[in-house]
This record gives sequence, structure tokens and C-alpha cells, in this order.
Amino acid sequence: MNDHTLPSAPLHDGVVGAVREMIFDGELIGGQRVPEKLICEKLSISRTPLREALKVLASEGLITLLPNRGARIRRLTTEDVDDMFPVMGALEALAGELVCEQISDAEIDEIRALHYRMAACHKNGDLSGYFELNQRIHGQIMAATGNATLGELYAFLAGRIRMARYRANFSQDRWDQAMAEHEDILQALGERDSVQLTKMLRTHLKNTCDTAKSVIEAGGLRE
Amino acid sequence: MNDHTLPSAPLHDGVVGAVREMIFDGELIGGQRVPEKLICEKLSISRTPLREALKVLASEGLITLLPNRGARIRRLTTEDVDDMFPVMGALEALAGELVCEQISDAEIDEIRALHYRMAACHKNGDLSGYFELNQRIHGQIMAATGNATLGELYAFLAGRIRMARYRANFSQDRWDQAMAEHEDILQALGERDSVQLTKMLRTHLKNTCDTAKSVIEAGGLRE
DNA sequence: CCATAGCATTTTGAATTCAAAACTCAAGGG
DNA sequence: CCCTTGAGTTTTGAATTCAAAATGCTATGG
Repeated sequence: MNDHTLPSAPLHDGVVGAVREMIFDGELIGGQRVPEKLICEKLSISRTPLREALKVLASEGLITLLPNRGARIRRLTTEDVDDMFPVMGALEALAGELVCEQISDAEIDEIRALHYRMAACHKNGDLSGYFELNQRIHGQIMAATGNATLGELYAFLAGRIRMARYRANFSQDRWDQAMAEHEDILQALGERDSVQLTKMLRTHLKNTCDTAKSVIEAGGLRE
Repeated sequence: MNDHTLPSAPLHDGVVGAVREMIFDGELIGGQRVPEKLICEKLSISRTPLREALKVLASEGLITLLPNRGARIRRLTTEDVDDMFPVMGALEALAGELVCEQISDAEIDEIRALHYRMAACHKNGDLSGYFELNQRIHGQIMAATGNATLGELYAFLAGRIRMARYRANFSQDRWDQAMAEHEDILQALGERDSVQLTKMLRTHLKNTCDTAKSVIEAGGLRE
């Protein structure tokens, strides 16, 4: 009766996640061919699960599959980011609206805790820790809307933006500014002021997109 | 009859499309197990490309993969639709805004032509022709925004709604109403009146979602 | 010296194979 | 009588195999 059969490890998902991380971490860079054989060896798997994963990543828009010519890491263009900005803006505006209606005190506290940890990373110059927590804060805000679809689409687009690896171009000034924006976001969230929250989220998003675009432009010249 | 023949060139994409159509056509119904072997025979392919396709469809949210227990067609719940409505509303609102700025006269004419063909289907009681054209009109509006990301996300969600097969529950009254809503949409589009367009798109979406939900509720009891 | 045709190698796409897990169903025990 | 048990079958997950396509390399001719 008490059949506590744990769902066995979703093995294939692991590969998708692993390759996705490789892309986000910059181990696989935009425009580059995906070295199928190498990754198989690295993950100690055969080509079958990897190829399944590549199909999924292609549908997420992280890679491009060229028939009989292999897979390439998608190269995000400034036009892509320009397209993404208004869409992410619309999603964040909706999130700002919903989250102020839905969020509990406990959830605010949880986000506040993440925020302070992120502030510590900022203070200590721990950029990767900062980005990790930044990611989680935005995710928690989306989760607190109670709207799974919203969170899913947001994560979908946020993943693509991550490809630009705009963190590489994070000046101290920009970092300080982003941190200040997050202070404002937390403030508005604490007061459940959806108008102000939406406004600050949009400002923050705009700056994030601008930074990403400047990285893309610089990268384009380098090659 | 239902001849799901694939385009020969990129086999795998064809399989994704073919299975997706099977779901939309109601050949594979929510909650049902996906008969792997049967579909392989039907499409005359081996399990490898089918399994790749299933992974992609799972990432689209059309099916659910249970480890070691096969794939099931996702069963859309009313809660899912309630989540989707505000998100699709936000995307359509953005589309209404953008399309009024961007659309050319030629594109309006093209949509108008589709609209009249759809009106003819309505008049003749051709429901499946109506839905096909309805689909294309909404797609063209999204395309005319010039924002590929927006169109992509919209198609993603519209695909899920299609799973509800709400067309089955289309009363003549509802059909007449939907057609009237489309008249208003076309009118607003012709005048590039984004406020009115957004308003009508929202009304139309609300009714579509309500119809879908009523089908889901009815289906839930029957099974 | 360069261009290109022809051959060998590598890479890709998809079928087949193989092991492990789940399901079926009938027999045995409480 | 119902619950458990376990062998046989089916289904699933993933490696391997195989054919076709692309890529690279050499040799030959202009």
C-alpha cells in the first residue's frame, strides 16, 4: 500500500541541464559547433541521450540544428534582445501586478533573505554568487505570483538572455546601479506597491538588456 | 484519410509536427498513454526519432514523460487555463500595441482576405475550416508585429489551449459571437486603433478560454 | 602554381540491439 | 476469499551499429 516508489532519476533531463549549464557558463560559446563526441565523453553517455537533449535545447532556442551539418550554439543578436525586451517587460509587468496581490509575508521574507545574501556578494565582489542569487530572486518573484505558466515563459526568455553572458561586461558602476535597483524592487515588494514595483522591474530589465546588447556588439567586432 | 505523411527531408522535425497534429486533431487524447510502437508503425519510423520528438513535445508541455512509465498526453486543467489567460492577455495586449504601429496596408489586406474566407466557413458551417483560418489570422497578427519572440511565445501557449479541443463545444451562439468579435478585431486593426484592438482581443480571448474551460469541466465528469 | 576531381575519413541521422524496469496473470498461502 | 509472490512478457532507456552525407586530402591536369 505505502508504495513510496521514488521516481527514478530523470536521466535524460540531466543531460539537458548539463549542456544548458555549459552554454550559460560560457563553456560553449555562441556560433560554435557543438562537439558531440567530446560532450559524450565528458558526460560519459552515448550519442542517443545527447542528441535527444540537443533537440530539446533547439526547441528552447539555445542551439540551432543544421541538417547534416550539426548543431551550433545560437548566437544572440541585438535584434533578438530588442524583440525580447518588450515581451519580458510585459511578463514582468503582469508579474508585478499579480505578485502584489498574491505574495505572503513569509515569501517576502524569503526574498528579502536572498536579497541580503546578494548584497553581501556585491559587497565582497563575488560576481558569480551575485548572479546566482539574482537569478533566484527573479525566479522567486515569478513563483510568488502563483502562476506557473508565467514563471515558465519568463524562465524560457531569461535563459536566452543568459546566453549573452553579459555578466562579463559588468562594470562596478553598472553593478552598483543594479544593486540599487534591487533595493527599490525589494522596497516596492515589501509595500506591495504594484505600480512602483512594475516601474522598477522595467528599469532594471532595460538596463540588463542594454548591458547584454553592449556585450553582443563588442563580441561581434572581436570575431 | 488521416494521412500523417511526413516531409522527407528533416525526419525528426516532421515527427514532432506529425505527433503534434495528432494531439491537436484529438487522435491522441488528454491523459492517454502515447502508444510508441503504434505511432512508429503509422509513421514508418523507428523508435529513435519518435523518442526525440517526445522529448521536444514534453518541453512544449503537450505531453508528460514518466520515467520508465512512458509518455502521456497532458491533460489540461481549468487551473492551467486560468494561469494561461492573463499571460496570453499580456502577450496579446503587447501585440495589439505593436501591430498598430508596425502593420502595413498589404498585411492588413492579407488578414482581411483570411477573415472573409473565415466568414464564409462560418456561413457554410465548416467548423474545421473556420478554426484553421482563425488560427492563421491570429498568427498573422502576431507576425505583423515584427516581433519573432512574441509570436513564438504566443504560438507556444496557443498550442496548449488547442489541446482542450474546445471546438467540440462550439455552440452556434458561441460561434456567431466569436465571428462578431473577429469583425470588431478586423475593424480596429483597419483603423490601427490599438486601444480598441487590445480590448477586443481580450474579450475574444476571455471567451475562448471560457469555452475551453467548459469543455475541460465536462470532459472531467465524463471520464 | 592553382583549380578541381576522386578517394578516404569523419560526422551525422536513424535503425537495431540489449539490459533493466514495469506490467500481467496465474498459483500459493494466510 | 483476498492478498502476496514470482515467472514470463512487454515496454522503456540507452548503447551500438549501419548507411548516407559532409569534410578533408591528395593527385592530376591546365
